[in-house]
Amino acid sequence: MQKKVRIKDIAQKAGVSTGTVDRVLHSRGYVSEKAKQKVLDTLKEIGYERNLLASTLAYNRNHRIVALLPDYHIDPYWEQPFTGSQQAISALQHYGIQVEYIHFKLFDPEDFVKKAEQVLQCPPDGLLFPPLFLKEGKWLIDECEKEGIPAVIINTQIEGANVLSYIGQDSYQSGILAARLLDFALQGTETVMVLNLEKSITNAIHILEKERGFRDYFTQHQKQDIKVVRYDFDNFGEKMLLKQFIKEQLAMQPDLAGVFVTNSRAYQLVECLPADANRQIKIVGFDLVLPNIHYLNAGKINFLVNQNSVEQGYLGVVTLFNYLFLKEIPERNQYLSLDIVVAENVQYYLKKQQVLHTL
Amino acid sequence: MQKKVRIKDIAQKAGVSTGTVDRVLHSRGYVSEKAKQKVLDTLKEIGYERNLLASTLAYNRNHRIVALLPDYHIDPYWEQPFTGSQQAISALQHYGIQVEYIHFKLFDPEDFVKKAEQVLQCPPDGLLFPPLFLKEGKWLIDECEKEGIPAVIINTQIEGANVLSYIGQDSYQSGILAARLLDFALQGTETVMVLNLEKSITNAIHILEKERGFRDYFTQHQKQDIKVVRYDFDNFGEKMLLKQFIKEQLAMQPDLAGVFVTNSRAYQLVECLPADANRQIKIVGFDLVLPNIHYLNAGKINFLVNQNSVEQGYLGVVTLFNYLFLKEIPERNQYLSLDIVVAENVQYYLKKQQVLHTL
DNA sequence: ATTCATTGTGTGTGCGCACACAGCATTTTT
DNA sequence: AAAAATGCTGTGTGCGCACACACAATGAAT
Repeated sequence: MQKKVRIKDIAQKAGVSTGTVDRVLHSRGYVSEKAKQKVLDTLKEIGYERNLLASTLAYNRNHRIVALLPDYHIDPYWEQPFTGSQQAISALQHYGIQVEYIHFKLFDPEDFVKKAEQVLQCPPDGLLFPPLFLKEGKWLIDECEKEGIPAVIINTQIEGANVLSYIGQDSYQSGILAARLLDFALQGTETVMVLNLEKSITNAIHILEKERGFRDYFTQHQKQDIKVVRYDFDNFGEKMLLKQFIKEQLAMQPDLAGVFVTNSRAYQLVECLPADANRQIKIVGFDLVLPNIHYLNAGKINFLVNQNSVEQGYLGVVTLFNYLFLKEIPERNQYLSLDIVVAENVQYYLKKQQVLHTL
Repeated sequence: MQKKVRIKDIAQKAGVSTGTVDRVLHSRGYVSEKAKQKVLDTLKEIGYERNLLASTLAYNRNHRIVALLPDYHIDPYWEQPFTGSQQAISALQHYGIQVEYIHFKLFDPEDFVKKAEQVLQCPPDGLLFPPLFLKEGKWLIDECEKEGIPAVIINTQIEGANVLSYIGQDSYQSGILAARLLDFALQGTETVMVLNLEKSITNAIHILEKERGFRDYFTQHQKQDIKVVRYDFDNFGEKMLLKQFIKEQLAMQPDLAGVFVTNSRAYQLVECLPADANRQIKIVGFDLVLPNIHYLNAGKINFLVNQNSVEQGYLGVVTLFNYLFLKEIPERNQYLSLDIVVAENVQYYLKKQQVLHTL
């Protein structure tokens, strides 16, 4: 059992005072070249490692992080990053980190900008948000850079954006995976559909990337006989309209064998599918939101890809903490795992969402 | 930004000294009923929460945990819990927790007992081990109970054993999942094999549980036409013998469509399969050890079920820490998720094994 | 009344670190 | 030459807590 090396030990061994060691460690200056060398030598010799607890205690500082997230009353999906960030807080609160939430209206770029400006009025030490709207997202990233606020973006990746880190899925790869999963159920010569239940697709790169991966899978595996069609429908809030829309598509694609719903709204498709159609049509969707899980267990959704949105919130806060506190530069892109969820293993992922990290 | 409540604040508000508050908080006695009530009231009123950092610093205690694990030079699988525990240490070292490793020979119950006795000679504050051998495992659990050493078992669940917690997979459920995965590739009326490449099966309940789950899946889904056969082979170290054995089985089961390898040795099956047979035979195995991953990417293994053995080590240490340090009673069974791993998502799980938890 | 155990209470110290400040030795300026 | 500025160094204090200790106050026993 080797005792921990303290600043005091270093000082003693180097024949200087603790103050001098401290000045060397923090590069505060006011140290003679000779003393500095002695300290650095002994540091190398017996390998000091600072006590994070004592250090934190003595620093006695608070870091304020703002999480700018969509209001999760509109879409249950957004409760997950929120939950994750909360879990991170409970693990980090002792270290003097506090998170403030500001919610904006989903599908409403103007509200996003309004809330963002509100944040910028009183600049936090770190900012966490999903750049759902391409233009407005880029704007906020630029603003953060100007103000020197470290920003972490989640959910939607923006190539070339100068942020501290992106945390989320690799959209392209998730499209490939979705194709792989549908492929399990295909016979060889059918039609599959990419269904975007989303508003203003062209502004949402991550959705387009999913489609690209999905198509590439079939190309790369020489499955040219599989026909891939794509449909966008943005008025998914109106159940009757969606029902009507799906009915039309089914008529147009008689040998439709599978549907890839590119976001967490696979349950809406299920609810609007004619009762007799569900048996033949395989469905792959995203995310463990409650209605999806329900249909997964009922056998109406075949696969869900879990993009770990809870962990996005968690890691987002932890990343900012590590940066602000330990001065640790995170990886530029932190891709979270794409879990394949079926009825036989869904229980574990649900549990994880509640517990996640014990520490 | 609400300031943190300190003991001092409580003391002031209650009109007593910090010492008295301290005595109340730790139930040390020597406090008059009147003072105690005053303190408890103010505690309730302004909600004190102890500062974990300062508390840890002041306690100035060390907890010694021993991890009794199989030597991972014999089987690469056991490197994973080891890695996990290491990650936990690096996150917890500041809190004064130290882990000592003792390795025993896999497949050697006597060596296990020998090393266990060595551990008991100098009882640690917590013990972590996989009870691979039923009899000897139970013995060690009893010894720990006698000595009052909190024990956490991983990998192999022992029903009714009086330990702090079990961390690992739900073996039965993993058998069900394996069956589900093979079923994706089956046509309807074939033979599937449960292959145990393991020594002394009867002593390894978790392997038997996997088989039970596997069989139950086909029963529950009315797939009576699927024939399930089981073979045990314990001399898997000898490649020639295994090759011979497999050749015989293939001859006996001409319409064999899938094999479920119940542990991390699926790669050994692949290496001993005749070159022409691999195309028709689907393989489901366990664990992300390197040779398995290689064959997964090469398309020779169809699915791997990841039982998060890295996380077993991690959670094992964290659980003991939480218990020793925060006096937190863990759940009796902590089942880790069963991840479905295919070539299209394997990369993420590999990465996780290296990074795991940032904090 | 004096001793003594017993119950209660406040103060003081240290955990390891960050940082302020005072003190001394040089050098630079007037 | 004296005064001021500067470079370098050690000591001291506080972060919030746990725990040791000294010191009342109270009552019981001598």
